[in-house]
Amino acid sequence: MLPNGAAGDHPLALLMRRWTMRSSLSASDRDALASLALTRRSVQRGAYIVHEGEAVTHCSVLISGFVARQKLVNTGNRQIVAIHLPGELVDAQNLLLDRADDSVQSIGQSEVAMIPKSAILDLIATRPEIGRAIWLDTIIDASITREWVVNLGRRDARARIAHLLCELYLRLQAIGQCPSGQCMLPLSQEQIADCMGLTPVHVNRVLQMLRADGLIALRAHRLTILDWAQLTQVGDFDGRYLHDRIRA
Amino acid sequence: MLPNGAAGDHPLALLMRRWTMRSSLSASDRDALASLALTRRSVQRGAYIVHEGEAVTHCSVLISGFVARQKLVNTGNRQIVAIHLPGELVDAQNLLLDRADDSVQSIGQSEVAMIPKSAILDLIATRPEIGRAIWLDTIIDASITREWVVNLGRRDARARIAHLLCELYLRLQAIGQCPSGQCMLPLSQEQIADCMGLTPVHVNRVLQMLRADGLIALRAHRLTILDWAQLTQVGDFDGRYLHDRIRA
DNA sequence: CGTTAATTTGAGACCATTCAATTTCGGTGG
DNA sequence: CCACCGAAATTGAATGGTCTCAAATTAACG
Repeated sequence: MLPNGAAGDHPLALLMRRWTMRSSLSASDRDALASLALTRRSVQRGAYIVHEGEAVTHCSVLISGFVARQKLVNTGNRQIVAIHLPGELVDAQNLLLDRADDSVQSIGQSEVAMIPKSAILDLIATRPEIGRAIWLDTIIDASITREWVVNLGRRDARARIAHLLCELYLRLQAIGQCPSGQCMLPLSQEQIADCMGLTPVHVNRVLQMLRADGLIALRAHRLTILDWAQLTQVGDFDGRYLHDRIRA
Repeated sequence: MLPNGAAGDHPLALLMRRWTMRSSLSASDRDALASLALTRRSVQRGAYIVHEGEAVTHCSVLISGFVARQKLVNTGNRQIVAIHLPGELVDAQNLLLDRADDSVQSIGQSEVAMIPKSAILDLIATRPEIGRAIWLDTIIDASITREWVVNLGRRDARARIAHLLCELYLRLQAIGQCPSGQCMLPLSQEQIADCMGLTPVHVNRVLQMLRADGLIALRAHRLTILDWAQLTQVGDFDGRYLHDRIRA
């Protein structure tokens, strides 16, 4: 089995598969994408791909692994604002912005394909469908971020964590990383806490509740959903906000 | 003085001014925008402009007033995910999505210009700069939403509210609605609570603290910043995430 | 000037935090 | 193969920020 789901031969295979299923990409567009000059880079666990405030010259597509977009507050605490999975652009918004307004950090080991912004912008100029695909990606990312706002603002810890697990499970399923109802979930409890605005201690207690209630199994970075119906109910989860980031 | 800042003659004047200052719009693009067929609509306080889950055929530009984008959770509570000010597209993401994933409700009375999605998409097809401008708007909206995630996740009530007031003050200033250091802020304490994931009762207590500390005056929907330096410090506020939504 | 919405106040309960200390886990070297 | 190590997970007890539920007061509006 493939570790980390580096599916397909081409580094951008997952990205192109997603865009193609959305039916917004011709074969010729695919060829153009496939011949983009890109730098493949292996990123160590905890290493940064983008630094907040820095000028950005490249955009990165995640090939394998998990990465977190995050910001720091003045108390030194961290808030994760997005989790990105393989096949996603980790900083699409930087295409049109000069400076990164958040940092991107690798969770565990990961691989990215770095593409110069200018190369993508040139491609878009002649192939509007590719620009449209990236734009739609930024729109779906924004939809997910808004659901996180709802999560953080109006759901308690139990619902928040259940909701996050539902979301990641569906998004992993969409890229074929949930064989037999299980998926790898390399997030530590501290990282879950930084996603959901909680402390690691409380995340630990809530996860124990979810396990005790028979909703999930989570051990050694392996998540199993034991009762999807109840988990979605606890998390007040309705996956429509994911748009095309669902279903294989 | 103009009520609600309906500046300029054309309904889209504020929008075009913003895009022009960003220097991404030619005079010919402006003319094309100005001759768009649009329906001007007056919206009563509390009325809905977009309903979550519904098919969307038009996009709306806010001409005057304030509107809130929001979602409901299963407890019946509301979370506001964005506040839109005059000159902004209130549902740009619906251009590329079939169904609205949040509702848009008017705060106080407002006016919008409704434009058929097809008209905008046609315009974009021949004038990529306009598509680029809308795309950049969605990107900046997403940046603001991410900052809200940080606010909700990692700041206490006092910092959250201070931060929100700083943001709205700068955004109002950018559209010339802060003569002499004051601005209209038609949000009720309950709506501030729904923005920041708090209860109206607690918002009330925090606002009293901010007033007692001499940071703000807020009465009758009129906000005055008394100590910008301290307010930004309390709110851990750095306006760079607003990108071009700042400065007049 | 009456009616309704919005703001304000108080007291008690609760969810999540803080601060430690302990245990388990995954990886490494002897 | 086992001892060791740092990181992650787990547990406990006390604190605290925010909520809940009323009730009272003030402001907005026709």
